[in-house]
Amino acid sequence: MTLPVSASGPAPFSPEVGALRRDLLGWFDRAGRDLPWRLGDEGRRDPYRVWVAEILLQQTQVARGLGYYERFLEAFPTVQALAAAPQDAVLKAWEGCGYYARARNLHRAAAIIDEQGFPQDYAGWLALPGVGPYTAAAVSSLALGEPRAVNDGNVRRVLSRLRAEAHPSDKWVQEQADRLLDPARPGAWNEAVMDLGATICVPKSPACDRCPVSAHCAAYQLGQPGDFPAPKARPQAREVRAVALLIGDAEYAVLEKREGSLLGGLFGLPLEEIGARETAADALARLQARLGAEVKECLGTVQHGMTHRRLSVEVYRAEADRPRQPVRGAALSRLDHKALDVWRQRQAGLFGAALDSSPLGEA
DNA sequence: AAATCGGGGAT
DNA sequence: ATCCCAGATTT
Repeated sequence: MTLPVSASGPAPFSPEVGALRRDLLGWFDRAGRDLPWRLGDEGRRDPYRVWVAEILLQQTQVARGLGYYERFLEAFPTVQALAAAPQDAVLKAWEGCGYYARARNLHRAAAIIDEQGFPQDYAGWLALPGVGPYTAAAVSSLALGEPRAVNDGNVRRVLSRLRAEAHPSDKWVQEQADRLLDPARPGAWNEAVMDLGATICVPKSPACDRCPVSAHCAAYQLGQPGDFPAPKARPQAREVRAVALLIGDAEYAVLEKREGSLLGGLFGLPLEEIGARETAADALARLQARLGAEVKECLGTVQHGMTHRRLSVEVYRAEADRPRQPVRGAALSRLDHKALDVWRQRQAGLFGAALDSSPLGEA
């Protein structure tokens, strides 16, 4: 097994790095977060629990991931249980969490692990679907004690400030992280840097007065820690319009399994995007032809934002001689739940109107 | 290197 | 409204 330290030789002795390690790990031992995937001894954590947590937490804040984590582990307590489950059940347990390729890859990897056992080093983890450099470093350091430095959003921000580097490249961050990693406690060091970034060295208004390593921080000495790193330019969200059909009701409806990278594997209302030079009626006609449906009234419009697109969907009630399925058992995106809410609100409105006009409503 | 892939929290 | 979140994969 080849490690980054052996490839470039041991790092030269640096008193500054030693003091930084001591100060941050001392703080971590005192104030580190108590999280449900941190069961077991340091460097020997349960690989299944760590792996699931690392996948779940990709681009997902810890506070929000906690609930999903509990639900997912209850549904699939072991990698064998996960491997044996149908994909629909895995996506149902992932429902609402977003980035559903994570769940599909987790399921694929579970089958490999069920057959071959858990990988025993960084390279083995990296070879699994859905496992990139960050996750391989996290699992191999936390569960195997391997000296691999993680590079995530927290690490990038913390190191950018420590070195006052406003535009840290991914390569630069990894080099700095490799250099600072405490080879005696790699798992704890990785957890410590991420805890610092998540609770003290936060993006806006960092709490430098409570920071255990402010004495080592170049950005702090400059007096402008909040200026590091510089914000990343993000592409503007694309405007998308679509039409969808509700055939049935909020409990039993005609659902289609979505394919492709966007919400792939999830179920949802039959939907057609309105092309650039189209009207809603054009897309509706395609939907009507595809399903053999009779389109009725428009129930309302749903707005849904998804980082890289801004979605506006007109929901129509329709009738068709097609099998409906129970909505409760299927994994749906937030978008489709919003569409079903439109139906529910309309039903509530009609019920209220009926009460108002009913002779019994006065009683 | 840049785009894509969800959804929500914090400000 | 903007930026970000224990990133990975595809283009």
